[in-house]
Amino acid sequence: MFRAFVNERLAAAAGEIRALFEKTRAECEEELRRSQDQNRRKQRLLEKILSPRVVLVRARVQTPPTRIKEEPEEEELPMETEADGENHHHQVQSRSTKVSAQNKSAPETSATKPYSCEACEIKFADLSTLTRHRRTHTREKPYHCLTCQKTFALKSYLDTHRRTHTGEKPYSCEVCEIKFADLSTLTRHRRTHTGEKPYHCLTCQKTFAQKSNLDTHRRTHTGEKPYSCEVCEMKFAELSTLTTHRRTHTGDKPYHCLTCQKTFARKSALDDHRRTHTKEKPYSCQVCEKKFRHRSALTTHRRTHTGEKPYSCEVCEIKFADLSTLTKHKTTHTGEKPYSCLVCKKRFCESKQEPINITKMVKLKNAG
DNA sequence: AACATGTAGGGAAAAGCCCGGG
DNA sequence: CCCCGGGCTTTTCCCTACATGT
Ligand SMILES: [Zn+2]
Ligand SMILES: [Zn+2]
Ligand SMILES: [Zn+2]
Ligand SMILES: [Zn+2]
Ligand SMILES: [Zn+2]
Repeated sequence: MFRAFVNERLAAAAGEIRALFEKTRAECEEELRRSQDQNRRKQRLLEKILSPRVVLVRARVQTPPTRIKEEPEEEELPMETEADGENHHHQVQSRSTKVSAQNKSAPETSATKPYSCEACEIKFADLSTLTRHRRTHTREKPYHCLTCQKTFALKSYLDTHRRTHTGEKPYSCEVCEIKFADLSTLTRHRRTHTGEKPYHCLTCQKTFAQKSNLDTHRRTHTGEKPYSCEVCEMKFAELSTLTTHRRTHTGDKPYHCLTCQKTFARKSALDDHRRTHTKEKPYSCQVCEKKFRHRSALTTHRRTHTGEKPYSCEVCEIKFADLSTLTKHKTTHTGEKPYSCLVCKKRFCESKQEPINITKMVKLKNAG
């Protein structure tokens, strides 16, 4: 039936994507490679351009900026069209100050970096670095993982990768004892303790510890939704949201309650559900100490203290604190006798063109 | 009238894994 | 070899609106 159709549709879409992907895989990787190379070059250019500027402010005359040769006009990749110009506004440069300080005293010249790559013109201070760098062009990856057949350009990459199979985590946080397989991840994790958040959103002033999280956040301002569902064409700002959305089509419910065998499409739903077995009530009202199993129950409960009534009937404009109460109330407007007196419950057939009666009823209600 | 339970999307925090260069 | 910074991807968690039933 419908479920089957949807699954078929999804499978077909997946097949199309796979076919397309296989066909253009090489080109895509090539393109990705090129854009990465290009970005690296741009990054270097940026460093060169930005750091001399620091010098220029103070010593404009004495250090004319080394002329940077413009690259032979290449097709710009979409992502860098406008990003480059404003990039450095979105993030503070706390992490690369050392580099620019160095550059100030020893600008990159062929004297300090005599080894330049034949493929991309980048210069290096020593030959070993250049040799290592060349592999980014040749794609030479001599180190193989025997477990999963992946290949790596450097032994250190393979060493790190192998830990994904062994589970070894040699780096542990001094503060919270959590262990990591990768030193970079630990370094980044430490920021959660220091509270360092170097990336700022210019639109709302929010700050972020990771750049990618800022990038994602900015979509909430731009409205960009790059991920779209293959079945219903709904669009999403994040892949994870699309992933859970897809389950509404497939009916996939990967989370199982071990107590009653019920299944759920998302973990939070299972967590909520589990509390119906454990009788746990983690949400408590600050006013009356009453406890609730679900957050939404607490939210509606709080209105009994505040008097807030967000739900109003479009017909008679009476307000309610609880949606189900409003829904029930609305039925008094349906049928042949859509209007009922709120005091005596008698029903009337008066049309909407009887505002006087209605306001009277409302007034009566509000007074009582 | 108040609460219980579940569905769904939005958003953020943090970690996983990998790469390049000093 | 170590270390550092950074990139894209994935996981995890929390929030809220809303529907439906008690
Ligand atoms: Zn492997
Ligand atoms: Zn820690
Ligand atoms: Zn923002
Ligand atoms: Zn869909
Ligand atoms: Zn209360």
